[in-house]
Amino acid sequence: MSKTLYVGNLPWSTNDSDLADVFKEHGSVISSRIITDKETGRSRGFGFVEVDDADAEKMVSMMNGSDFGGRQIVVNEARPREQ
DNA sequence: GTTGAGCGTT
Repeated sequence: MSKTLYVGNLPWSTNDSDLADVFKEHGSVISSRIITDKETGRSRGFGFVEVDDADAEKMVSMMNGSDFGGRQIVVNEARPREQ
């Protein structure tokens, strides 16, 4: 199983690979995606990481507020896409 | 060549 994590307050230069690398150090990353602006293609400063269900809680508590690229990132369980 | 609260794409 997997859970999706919301990751905010990311540096503009962060890409999905950077995001995956950091989260891989604390659990099993299934996939990662940085949300980019449809028109400019630039990062919106946040993204999502799909991780193993068993590691999700740990990764949130460990990664939330941690330093990434000079910024303290925000990590929470993502909301359902239906909203 | 910019910005800084928020929750996405087949």
